[in-house]
Amino acid sequence: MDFCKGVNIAIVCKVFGFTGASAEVIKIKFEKYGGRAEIYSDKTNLNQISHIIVPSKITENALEKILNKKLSDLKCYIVNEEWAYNTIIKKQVQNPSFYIWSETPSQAQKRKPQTICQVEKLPKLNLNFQSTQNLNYHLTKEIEKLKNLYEVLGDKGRSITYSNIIRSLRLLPFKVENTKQLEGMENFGKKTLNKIKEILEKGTLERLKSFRQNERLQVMESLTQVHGVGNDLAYFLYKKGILTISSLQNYAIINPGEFTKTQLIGIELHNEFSSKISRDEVENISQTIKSQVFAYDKEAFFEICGSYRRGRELCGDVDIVIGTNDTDLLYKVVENCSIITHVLSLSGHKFIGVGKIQDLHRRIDIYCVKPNEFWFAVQLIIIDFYD
DNA sequence: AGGCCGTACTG
DNA sequence: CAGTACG
DNA sequence: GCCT
Repeated sequence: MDFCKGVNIAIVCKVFGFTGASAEVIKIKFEKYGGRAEIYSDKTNLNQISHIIVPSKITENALEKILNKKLSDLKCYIVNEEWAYNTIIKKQVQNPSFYIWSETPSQAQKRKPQTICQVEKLPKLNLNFQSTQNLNYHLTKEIEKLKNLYEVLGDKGRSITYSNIIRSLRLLPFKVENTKQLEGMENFGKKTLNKIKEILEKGTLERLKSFRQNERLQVMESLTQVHGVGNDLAYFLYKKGILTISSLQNYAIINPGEFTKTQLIGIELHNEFSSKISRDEVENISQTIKSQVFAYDKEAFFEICGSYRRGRELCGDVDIVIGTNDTDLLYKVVENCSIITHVLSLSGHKFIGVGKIQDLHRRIDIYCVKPNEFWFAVQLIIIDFYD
């Protein structure tokens, strides 16, 4: 399918609440459907661009500053991210004039925002994309271990680099058999290529083995499994001689004052959290929450995402996305939902917490977005981007 | 050398 | 603010 | 560990 053929977009992001991650998802989608896309930078040649995608909330002045150009001099369409979502969702390049900047900003301000896009008409996404089909699992699973260990060590740089490498490998349309195929690619330096070569030849990494023999690393890796325990605390605990999760649990019972509320919950319920959840149970939990949601907003959108949506038989947590205009909905649902037992953190648009419907406590995440962002949020949350 | 995904909550 | 989590 |  290449309905984006001939479309050449530049995405202005990291401003006005429009994140680089969202931009990158748009880029991937457009390229998948035969278009060209790039994140806007000063190297972008605007003469080759057919559509500039800008955050809905951007102002004319800000955009002129970013582009360093008068808008009236531009030859391309200026559209917002919604144009991009709809183009992808409807699998048809949308008429740019329905989207922002087909009018002046002052007109746009007067206009009711919902006229940008008729939410009711948004079709349900056809989730045929296999973001999980990873032709290079043989490489990514080893590099992932490396990444996790560096994360535990607090080496942010390396762990980010490895994340990038893993992402690139996952997106590759072919299986890597030879490091030559990767030469020159961004993020693949000499050392990485050597490591990949090693994996291709031996299946594992020597470096990984030496890490395995490092007691501190082993301990920290295990302790950071607990929700609320990062590498700082893990190191602190290690120095204190707390080497296992069960000794951490005992310690926390005696010294609860040394931990935050969130950490105490994580420590207490860790054993329950580490057991996987069946699809049936995910559905049951979700159903309870769903009826609560609809009690407040009959028009709300509701989808189970996460590993459930990726089709896994056993899920790590329950991941829900709600679309509504009610900014208090999430608070109300959390407050009144009978199965929710703990709140790890809560804001108007994100709940991280715990619920219980059968014998075990389960991790539940709920995201709450505006209806017109709903399907995009669903996509973003299942796409499993930096993981 | 010094940054590195972006966002948001907790304390 | 740092630490942690979430994708 | 990679990039500028």
